[in-house]
Amino acid sequence: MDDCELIKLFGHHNIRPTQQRVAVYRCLANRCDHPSADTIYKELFSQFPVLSRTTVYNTFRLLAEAGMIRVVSITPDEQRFDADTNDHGHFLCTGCGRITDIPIDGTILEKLCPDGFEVTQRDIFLNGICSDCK
Amino acid sequence: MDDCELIKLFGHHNIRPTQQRVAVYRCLANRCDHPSADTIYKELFSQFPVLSRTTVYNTFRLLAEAGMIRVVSITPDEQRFDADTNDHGHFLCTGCGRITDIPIDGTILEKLCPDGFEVTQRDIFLNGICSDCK
DNA sequence: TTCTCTGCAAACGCTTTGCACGGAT
DNA sequence: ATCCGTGCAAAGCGTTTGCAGAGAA
Repeated sequence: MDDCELIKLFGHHNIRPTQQRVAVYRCLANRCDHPSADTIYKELFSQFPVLSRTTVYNTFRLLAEAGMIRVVSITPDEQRFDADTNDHGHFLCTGCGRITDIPIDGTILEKLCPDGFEVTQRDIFLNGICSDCK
Repeated sequence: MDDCELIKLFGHHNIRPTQQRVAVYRCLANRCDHPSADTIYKELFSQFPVLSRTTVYNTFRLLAEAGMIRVVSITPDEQRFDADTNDHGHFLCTGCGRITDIPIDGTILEKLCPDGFEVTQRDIFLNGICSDCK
């Protein structure tokens, strides 16, 4: 995703595309390991020392509230983030700790909505051993 | 569940049925609101002042490791616990904060297992507005 | 005695908050 | 001049750990 597209994306959500916010979002979108705020902070800080942990937290909260990213609460101790907002599940390997995306059949998700309830978010979290750790 | 059954249940998991542990488990099992450790501590402490927060945490960890209870990580800020270990989902109402059990069709859960992965735990978390808050 | 359990206090780690500075409008 | 974003430091909060005393086996 080039800068121009990114800035438009921020614009659509009415979020000012500051240097820090764009860097945080781009860094998240380039990874598929569902990093924590601290992981992103450390990666960016090494290349881009004008950045604080607070700003990473602020940015993730802002982007999550705007629906640009999703919070993945599969790990009990920290929040992880995902730039892919399409419906999918997550698998946490208790061996290596990696979080893998799980494709979910959309029709399965439809059935999960209980009568009279309005579902705004669906999370499917699996734990176990991934194929690499077996 | 009477004391005799409860003590047997502990025995099956090789966990000594101390006063505190039995009280914590019974208190959890009597509730359907998926309480936090602190909620249980406060409820028990009022009737049973020989109890510390540490013991509640210790007990929940022990029972969860033994598979007697489940940790419900649907709330980002704290762990919630559930004495019902059968497959079911959870719905967190963003209006009232209540966590409701969601029946899940077993055949749906089977389909969630990705090829080559060994799933030991499945969590289905939904967020939204419950029928009471609409 | 020996081992386990309990519980206080302190530590820990992730996240949020207070506040002042700097930049954009 | 006003508003918004940033970042340091400190606070907050749920949870875990260290350790000593009590209790069970």
